Amino acid sequence: MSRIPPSPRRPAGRPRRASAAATRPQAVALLAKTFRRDGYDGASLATLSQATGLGKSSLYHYFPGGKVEMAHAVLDFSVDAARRNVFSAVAAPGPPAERLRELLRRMELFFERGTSACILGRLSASVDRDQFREPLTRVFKAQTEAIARLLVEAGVPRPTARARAEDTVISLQGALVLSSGTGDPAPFQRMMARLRRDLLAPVKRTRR
Amino acid sequence: MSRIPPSPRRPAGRPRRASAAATRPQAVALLAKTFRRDGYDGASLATLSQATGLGKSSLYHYFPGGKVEMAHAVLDFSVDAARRNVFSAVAAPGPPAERLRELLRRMELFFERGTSACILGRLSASVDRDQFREPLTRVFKAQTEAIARLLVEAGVPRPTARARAEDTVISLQGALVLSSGTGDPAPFQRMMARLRRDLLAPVKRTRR
DNA sequence: GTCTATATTTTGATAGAC
DNA sequence: GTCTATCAAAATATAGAC
Repeated sequence: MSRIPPSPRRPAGRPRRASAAATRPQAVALLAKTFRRDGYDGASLATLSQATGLGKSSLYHYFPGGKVEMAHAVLDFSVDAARRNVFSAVAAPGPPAERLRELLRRMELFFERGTSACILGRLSASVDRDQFREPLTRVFKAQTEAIARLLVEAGVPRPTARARAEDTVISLQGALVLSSGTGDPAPFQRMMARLRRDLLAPVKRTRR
Repeated sequence: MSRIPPSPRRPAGRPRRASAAATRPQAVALLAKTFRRDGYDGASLATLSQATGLGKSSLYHYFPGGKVEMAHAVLDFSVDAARRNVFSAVAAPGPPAERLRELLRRMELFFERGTSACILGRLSASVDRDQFREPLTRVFKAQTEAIARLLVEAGVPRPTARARAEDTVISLQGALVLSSGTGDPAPFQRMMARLRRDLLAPVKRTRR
């Protein structure tokens, strides 16, 4: 009697093997993609192995600390990528208003117009988030300060700039939550449009 | 010879047994707390069993569909709790501006001033989020519409009200992400203060 | 460095006594 | 309804050949 082996549970739309990593940096990039999609708790070593095309032993060769070390490497990698590809617009030459427009444009591309999640949000939601608390705190703060700096340059008073900058980081994370949960990138896109409209709005006089 | 059994790995600060559920609704409330803290992927049956004081078999008696059914029950329960304890302020008697103030006050309490997470965000970040996509979409939309309704009543033009309402839902989720990831409730509290200040701000004339 | 194979623990889930 | 005992599968991780 031939038994039909039960097909392994593989979520639809997840490629068995995206490609194969030949170097550690390549592996980190593929791990990043997987952690962003599945979250830290949701990504298993089997998933990560498939995504990188590396056997588990190879993964442990590159990351002796296992999953936690992989996530830390991914976090470093992603933060660096965001700095180079997005936040570099802050210190670019040109008028502040144009740099802000460019920053927002790159942000939108970085998150694939709302179809990709953010590793910061995923790690923040993990049950082991204490493992990542320090870098997360540092990165959220750095992003806020970078945006605030640009707003100040563009003429926004410093306290307002600080508030709007934190609001931008918060809105980014929140919009990605909604777009991830609903499977609809529209909330992210509308949020980006709102930022473009409001970030440089003149400051209202305080009531007296 | 007496053997010393190895103590099971239990994350610090997680109570072995919060209390004991005698009824299904009580169980759901305790499950909700656990899913909010650990996320869907991060909460194991062992965790959920400890949190409710029920054995796994009892859990399966109440929730034959296992973890997914538990999460759906928790989602229903939490949405109902939010409706009764928070959003009921929208339809209360009194001037709209006061109702809005009350809505925000209750929101802040509901999330324990930023020390508690939201089940919507946690499920949105889960690897099995497709399981919850429809209710999540429905709930995010309902929340947005409720807030928009109140803003319109308070005199905000409908398109602006809609945008500000979605921005409120997004900011709520985003602030909870930051507060969860950094372990610091301050971002949530500052965000709430910003909402109080800005939600009823006069609409800027569009440039022409 | 990568593989196959395996060890060990934990997972989600069930059986069956009470 | 709840428990103890148990299952098969999947989890993280390691051993050792090549």
